[in-house]
Amino acid sequence: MTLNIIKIIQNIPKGKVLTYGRIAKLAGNPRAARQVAWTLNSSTEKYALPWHRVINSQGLIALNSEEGRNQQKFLLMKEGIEFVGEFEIDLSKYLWKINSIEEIGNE
DNA sequence: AACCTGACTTCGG
DNA sequence: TCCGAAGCCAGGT
Repeated sequence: MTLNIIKIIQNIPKGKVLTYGRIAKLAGNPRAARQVAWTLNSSTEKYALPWHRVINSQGLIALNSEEGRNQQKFLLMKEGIEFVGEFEIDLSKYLWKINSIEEIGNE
């Protein structure tokens, strides 16, 4: 479960993003969005996860601290993602299109 | 060891 | 539509 979450995040392509809900759904539990957030906190360093490619369902950066938000925005812009608001991006453009975790299996 | 908390979402009223 | 409550689960208190 947790490993699925990590696996998914690790495979998000550069320049694309995924929402907590999507990840949770792909990992098996549509309601485990919170766990996704928690996993990012605890495993980002261990697995070198591209944490900045994970945002909330509204296309907004979900961090609490302002420094964190700026950091994430900076990293995303560096990958070519444009912001439509201060901390908002167009999901229809940048959301990673993946239907199931099976699509990652060929790793 | 029980209880609280969190980078969230979804569901029911 | 909008708001409160539940669901998920591991680490910290």
